[in-house]
Amino acid sequence: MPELPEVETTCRALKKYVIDQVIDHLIIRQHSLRWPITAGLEQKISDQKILNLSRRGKYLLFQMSHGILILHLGMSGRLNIFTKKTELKKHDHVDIYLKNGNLLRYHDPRRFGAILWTEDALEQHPLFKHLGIEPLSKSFTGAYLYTKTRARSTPIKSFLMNSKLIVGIGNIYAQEALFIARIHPQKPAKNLSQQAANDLVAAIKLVLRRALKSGGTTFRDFQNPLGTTGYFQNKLQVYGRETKPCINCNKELQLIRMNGRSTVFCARCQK
DNA sequence: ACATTGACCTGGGAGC
DNA sequence: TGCTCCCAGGTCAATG
Repeated sequence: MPELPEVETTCRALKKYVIDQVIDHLIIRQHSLRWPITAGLEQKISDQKILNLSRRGKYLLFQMSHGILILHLGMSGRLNIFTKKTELKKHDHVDIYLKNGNLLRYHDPRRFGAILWTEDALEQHPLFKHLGIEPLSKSFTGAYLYTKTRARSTPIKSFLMNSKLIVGIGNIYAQEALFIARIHPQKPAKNLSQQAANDLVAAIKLVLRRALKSGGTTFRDFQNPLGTTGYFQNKLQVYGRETKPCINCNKELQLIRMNGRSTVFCARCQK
Protein backbone atom coordinates (compact mmCIF):
# COMPACT_ATOMS: atom_id res chain seq x y z
CA MET A 1 0.00 0.00 0.00
CA PRO A 2 2.91 2.30 0.38
CA GLU A 3 3.62 5.31 -1.78
CA LEU A 4 6.72 7.45 -1.63
CA PRO A 5 6.25 8.79 1.93
CA GLU A 6 5.66 5.32 3.36
CA VAL A 7 8.62 3.79 1.54
CA GLU A 8 10.85 6.71 2.53
CA THR A 9 9.66 6.41 6.15
CA THR A 10 10.57 2.73 6.06
CA CYS A 11 13.95 3.52 4.54
CA ARG A 12 14.86 6.19 7.10
CA ALA A 13 13.78 4.11 10.07
CA LEU A 14 15.73 1.08 8.90
CA LYS A 15 19.02 2.76 8.11
CA LYS A 16 20.55 2.78 11.54
CA TYR A 17 19.69 -0.87 12.06
CA VAL A 18 21.07 -2.22 8.81
CA ILE A 19 23.89 -0.07 7.48
CA ASP A 20 27.30 -1.65 8.16
CA GLN A 21 25.63 -4.84 9.36
CA VAL A 22 26.51 -8.20 7.87
CA ILE A 23 23.94 -10.76 6.73
CA ASP A 24 24.09 -14.01 8.64
CA HIS A 25 21.46 -16.04 6.80
CA LEU A 26 18.06 -15.89 5.11
CA ILE A 27 14.93 -17.93 5.64
CA ILE A 28 12.49 -17.84 2.74
CA ARG A 29 9.10 -19.40 3.46
CA GLN A 30 7.33 -18.13 0.37
CA HIS A 31 9.24 -17.65 -2.90
CA SER A 32 6.22 -16.59 -4.91
CA LEU A 33 5.84 -12.81 -4.73
CA ARG A 34 5.12 -10.62 -7.77
CA TRP A 35 8.06 -12.44 -9.31
CA PRO A 36 9.81 -15.43 -7.76
CA ILE A 37 12.48 -14.33 -5.32
CA THR A 38 15.83 -14.52 -7.15
CA ALA A 39 16.96 -18.16 -7.15
CA GLY A 40 19.80 -18.88 -4.76
CA LEU A 41 19.42 -15.58 -2.93
CA GLU A 42 20.29 -17.22 0.40
CA GLN A 43 23.76 -18.18 -0.86
CA LYS A 44 24.33 -14.99 -2.82
CA ILE A 45 23.62 -12.71 0.12
CA SER A 46 25.12 -14.55 3.10
CA ASP A 47 28.14 -12.84 4.71
CA GLN A 48 27.67 -9.70 2.64
CA LYS A 49 27.78 -6.34 4.34
CA ILE A 50 24.99 -3.80 3.84
CA LEU A 51 26.89 -0.71 2.71
CA ASN A 52 23.90 1.56 2.17
CA LEU A 53 20.11 1.68 2.06
CA SER A 54 18.29 4.03 -0.29
CA ARG A 55 15.00 4.52 -2.12
CA ARG A 56 14.24 4.93 -5.83
CA GLY A 57 10.55 5.47 -6.53
CA LYS A 58 8.81 2.89 -4.38
CA TYR A 59 11.78 0.52 -4.39
CA LEU A 60 14.12 0.03 -1.46
CA LEU A 61 17.72 -0.63 -2.44
CA PHE A 62 20.10 -2.44 -0.14
CA GLN A 63 23.57 -1.81 -1.51
CA MET A 64 25.65 -4.83 -0.52
CA SER A 65 29.31 -5.66 -0.91
CA HIS A 66 28.77 -7.45 -4.23
CA GLY A 67 25.32 -6.56 -5.48
CA ILE A 68 22.03 -4.87 -4.71
CA LEU A 69 18.99 -6.32 -2.97
CA ILE A 70 15.92 -4.74 -4.55
CA LEU A 71 12.79 -4.77 -2.39
CA HIS A 72 9.31 -3.48 -3.26
CA LEU A 73 6.49 -3.49 -0.73
CA GLY A 74 3.74 -3.82 -3.33
CA MET A 75 0.29 -3.07 -1.91
CA SER A 76 0.52 -4.76 1.45
CA GLY A 77 4.22 -5.31 2.17
CA ARG A 78 5.93 -4.41 5.40
CA LEU A 79 9.47 -4.62 6.72
CA ASN A 80 10.03 -4.91 10.45
CA ILE A 81 13.23 -4.90 12.42
CA PHE A 82 13.19 -7.11 15.50
CA THR A 83 15.84 -7.05 18.19
CA LYS A 84 14.43 -9.97 20.13
CA LYS A 85 12.68 -13.21 19.32
CA THR A 86 9.29 -12.50 17.81
CA GLU A 87 6.40 -14.82 17.13
CA LEU A 88 5.93 -15.76 13.49
CA LYS A 89 2.77 -14.38 11.92
CA LYS A 90 0.86 -15.46 8.86
CA HIS A 91 2.39 -13.97 5.68
CA ASP A 92 5.84 -13.49 7.22
CA HIS A 93 7.54 -14.62 4.01
CA VAL A 94 11.22 -13.78 4.44
CA ASP A 95 13.55 -13.44 7.43
CA ILE A 96 16.91 -11.76 7.01
CA TYR A 97 19.08 -12.48 10.03
CA LEU A 98 21.95 -10.12 10.73
CA LYS A 99 25.19 -11.19 12.42
CA ASN A 100 24.39 -8.91 15.37
CA GLY A 101 21.34 -11.05 16.11
CA ASN A 102 18.72 -8.62 14.82
CA LEU A 103 16.08 -9.75 12.35
CA LEU A 104 14.71 -7.96 9.32
CA ARG A 105 11.35 -9.56 8.50
CA TYR A 106 9.29 -9.16 5.32
CA HIS A 107 5.53 -9.55 5.66
CA ASP A 108 3.15 -9.26 2.69
CA PRO A 109 -0.39 -10.71 2.66
CA ARG A 110 -1.16 -9.95 -0.98
CA ARG A 111 2.29 -10.87 -2.30
CA PHE A 112 2.41 -8.02 -4.81
CA GLY A 113 5.83 -7.06 -3.49
CA ALA A 114 9.20 -8.13 -4.86
CA ILE A 115 12.58 -9.23 -3.57
CA LEU A 116 15.23 -9.42 -6.26
CA TRP A 117 18.99 -9.56 -6.48
CA THR A 118 21.12 -7.84 -9.09
CA GLU A 119 24.83 -7.50 -9.63
CA ASP A 120 24.40 -5.16 -12.60
CA ALA A 121 24.17 -1.39 -12.62
CA LEU A 122 20.63 -0.23 -11.89
CA GLU A 123 20.61 2.02 -14.95
CA GLN A 124 20.51 -1.13 -17.08
CA HIS A 125 18.04 -3.02 -14.94
CA PRO A 126 14.69 -3.53 -16.69
CA LEU A 127 12.75 -2.33 -13.65
CA PHE A 128 14.78 0.85 -13.30
CA LYS A 129 15.93 2.02 -16.69
CA HIS A 130 12.57 3.54 -17.61
CA LEU A 131 11.69 5.08 -14.24
CA GLY A 132 10.63 8.72 -14.25
CA ILE A 133 11.73 11.69 -12.19
CA GLU A 134 11.81 11.84 -8.38
CA PRO A 135 9.08 14.30 -7.36
CA LEU A 136 11.07 15.70 -4.43
CA SER A 137 14.14 16.35 -6.56
CA LYS A 138 15.22 19.87 -7.50
CA SER A 139 14.86 19.12 -11.19
CA PHE A 140 11.14 18.40 -10.82
CA THR A 141 9.84 21.89 -11.60
CA GLY A 142 6.76 23.47 -13.13
CA ALA A 143 8.73 24.01 -16.34
CA TYR A 144 9.64 20.32 -16.42
CA LEU A 145 6.06 19.17 -15.87
CA TYR A 146 4.71 21.61 -18.44
CA THR A 147 7.12 20.32 -21.09
CA LYS A 148 6.48 16.65 -20.33
CA THR A 149 2.70 17.00 -20.46
CA ARG A 150 2.53 18.64 -23.90
CA ALA A 151 2.13 15.45 -25.96
CA ARG A 152 -0.08 13.64 -23.45
CA SER A 153 -3.83 13.44 -23.76
CA THR A 154 -4.14 11.07 -20.79
CA PRO A 155 -5.94 12.44 -17.70
CA ILE A 156 -3.57 14.30 -15.41
CA LYS A 157 -4.21 11.85 -12.58
CA SER A 158 -3.11 8.91 -14.76
CA PHE A 159 -0.07 10.95 -15.80
CA LEU A 160 0.92 11.52 -12.16
CA MET A 161 0.60 7.83 -11.35
CA ASN A 162 2.64 6.65 -14.35
CA SER A 163 6.02 5.66 -12.91
CA LYS A 164 7.68 6.02 -16.30
CA LEU A 165 6.99 9.74 -15.96
CA ILE A 166 7.04 10.45 -12.21
CA VAL A 167 7.83 7.92 -9.49
CA GLY A 168 6.39 7.48 -6.03
CA ILE A 169 2.93 9.00 -6.49
CA GLY A 170 0.08 6.53 -6.01
CA ASN A 171 -3.65 6.76 -5.61
CA ILE A 172 -3.70 8.68 -2.33
CA TYR A 173 -1.21 11.41 -3.07
CA ALA A 174 -2.32 11.92 -6.67
CA GLN A 175 -5.81 12.78 -5.40
CA GLU A 176 -4.50 14.98 -2.60
CA ALA A 177 -2.10 16.92 -4.83
CA LEU A 178 -4.76 17.57 -7.48
CA PHE A 179 -7.15 18.85 -4.83
CA ILE A 180 -4.52 21.18 -3.37
CA ALA A 181 -3.65 22.46 -6.86
CA ARG A 182 -7.37 22.73 -7.72
CA ILE A 183 -7.03 20.67 -10.88
CA HIS A 184 -9.70 18.25 -12.11
CA PRO A 185 -8.30 14.68 -12.13
CA GLN A 186 -9.72 14.00 -15.61
CA LYS A 187 -8.22 17.08 -17.21
CA PRO A 188 -6.05 16.02 -20.16
CA ALA A 189 -2.42 16.48 -19.15
CA LYS A 190 -1.64 18.55 -22.24
CA ASN A 191 -4.31 21.10 -21.29
CA LEU A 192 -2.47 22.21 -18.16
CA SER A 193 -1.34 25.83 -18.33
CA GLN A 194 2.16 26.76 -17.22
CA GLN A 195 0.62 28.21 -14.06
CA ALA A 196 -1.32 25.00 -13.36
CA ALA A 197 1.86 22.97 -13.86
CA ASN A 198 3.67 25.20 -11.38
CA ASP A 199 0.83 24.85 -8.87
CA LEU A 200 0.69 21.09 -9.29
CA VAL A 201 4.41 20.60 -8.74
CA ALA A 202 4.22 22.75 -5.61
CA ALA A 203 1.21 20.76 -4.39
CA ILE A 204 2.93 17.41 -4.99
CA LYS A 205 6.02 18.47 -3.07
CA LEU A 206 3.91 19.92 -0.28
CA VAL A 207 1.74 16.87 0.25
CA LEU A 208 4.65 14.42 0.05
CA ARG A 209 6.68 16.45 2.56
CA ARG A 210 3.72 16.77 4.91
CA ALA A 211 3.03 13.04 4.73
CA LEU A 212 6.68 12.30 5.37
CA LYS A 213 6.58 14.51 8.44
CA SER A 214 3.59 12.49 9.70
CA GLY A 215 5.35 9.18 9.16
CA GLY A 216 3.12 8.30 6.20
CA THR A 217 -0.50 7.22 5.92
CA THR A 218 -1.86 4.16 7.75
CA PHE A 219 -5.20 2.67 6.76
CA ARG A 220 -4.99 -0.96 7.52
CA ASP A 221 -1.56 -1.95 8.51
CA PHE A 222 1.18 0.28 7.21
CA GLN A 223 3.74 0.65 9.95
CA ASN A 224 7.36 1.62 9.98
CA PRO A 225 9.98 -1.00 10.79
CA LEU A 226 9.71 -0.25 14.49
CA GLY A 227 6.01 -1.08 14.48
CA THR A 228 4.60 2.42 14.82
CA THR A 229 1.97 3.69 12.40
CA GLY A 230 1.78 6.89 10.38
CA TYR A 231 -0.89 9.48 11.04
CA PHE A 232 -1.24 11.38 7.77
CA GLN A 233 -4.62 9.65 7.28
CA ASN A 234 -6.00 12.25 9.69
CA LYS A 235 -4.88 15.04 7.37
CA LEU A 236 -6.22 13.73 4.07
CA GLN A 237 -8.47 16.27 2.37
CA VAL A 238 -10.17 14.17 -0.32
CA TYR A 239 -8.96 10.55 -0.33
CA GLY A 240 -11.67 8.37 1.20
CA ARG A 241 -13.87 11.40 1.92
CA GLU A 242 -16.47 10.84 -0.81
CA THR A 243 -19.93 12.21 0.13
CA LYS A 244 -18.32 14.43 2.76
CA PRO A 245 -18.19 18.21 2.27
CA CYS A 246 -15.25 19.89 0.53
CA ILE A 247 -13.13 21.65 3.13
CA ASN A 248 -12.95 24.72 0.88
CA CYS A 249 -16.48 25.21 -0.42
CA ASN A 250 -18.66 22.71 1.46
CA LYS A 251 -19.97 21.07 -1.71
CA GLU A 252 -20.21 17.30 -1.44
CA LEU A 253 -17.09 15.58 -2.74
CA GLN A 254 -17.56 13.33 -5.73
CA LEU A 255 -16.36 9.76 -6.31
CA ILE A 256 -15.48 8.51 -9.78
CA ARG A 257 -13.42 5.59 -11.07
CA MET A 258 -10.39 6.16 -13.23
CA ASN A 259 -8.42 3.18 -14.56
CA GLY A 260 -10.20 1.05 -12.00
CA ARG A 261 -9.09 3.25 -9.10
CA SER A 262 -11.35 5.30 -6.84
CA THR A 263 -10.90 9.00 -7.33
CA VAL A 264 -12.40 11.65 -5.08
CA PHE A 265 -12.45 15.35 -5.94
CA CYS A 266 -14.46 18.55 -5.61
CA ALA A 267 -16.32 19.32 -8.81
CA ARG A 268 -16.59 22.97 -7.80
CA CYS A 269 -13.00 23.67 -6.71
CA GLN A 270 -11.14 21.50 -9.21
CA LYS A 271 -11.31 22.68 -12.81
C1' DA B 1 4.71 5.86 -28.99
C1' DC B 2 0.69 6.28 -26.28
C1' DA B 3 -3.63 4.88 -23.75
C1' DT B 4 -6.42 1.51 -21.59
C1' DT B 5 -7.45 -3.00 -19.54
C1' DG B 6 -6.58 -7.36 -17.24
C1' DA B 7 -3.91 -9.91 -14.20
C1' DC B 8 -1.49 -11.05 -10.08
C1' DC B 9 -3.11 -12.20 -4.44
C1' DT B 10 -5.37 -12.05 0.29
C1' DG B 11 -8.34 -9.96 3.69
C1' DG B 12 -11.94 -7.10 5.39
C1' DG B 13 -16.35 -5.07 5.25
C1' DA B 14 -21.14 -4.62 3.44
C1' DG B 15 -25.26 -6.81 2.27
C1' DC B 16 -28.24 -10.68 2.23
C1' DT C 1 -22.69 -17.32 11.16
C1' DG C 2 -21.75 -17.74 6.65
C1' DC C 3 -21.88 -16.88 1.87
C1' DT C 4 -20.98 -13.60 -2.11
C1' DC C 5 -19.47 -9.47 -3.89
C1' DC C 6 -16.62 -5.51 -3.98
C1' DC C 7 -12.86 -2.92 -2.60
C1' DA C 8 -7.88 -2.01 -1.27
C1' DG C 9 -1.94 2.33 -0.85
C1' DG C 10 1.08 -1.13 -7.31
C1' DT C 11 2.53 -1.93 -11.84
C1' DC C 12 3.76 -5.04 -15.66
C1' DA C 13 2.14 -7.36 -19.94
C1' DA C 14 -0.95 -7.49 -23.47
C1' DT C 15 -4.06 -5.17 -26.41
C1' DG C 16 -5.95 -1.40 -29.42
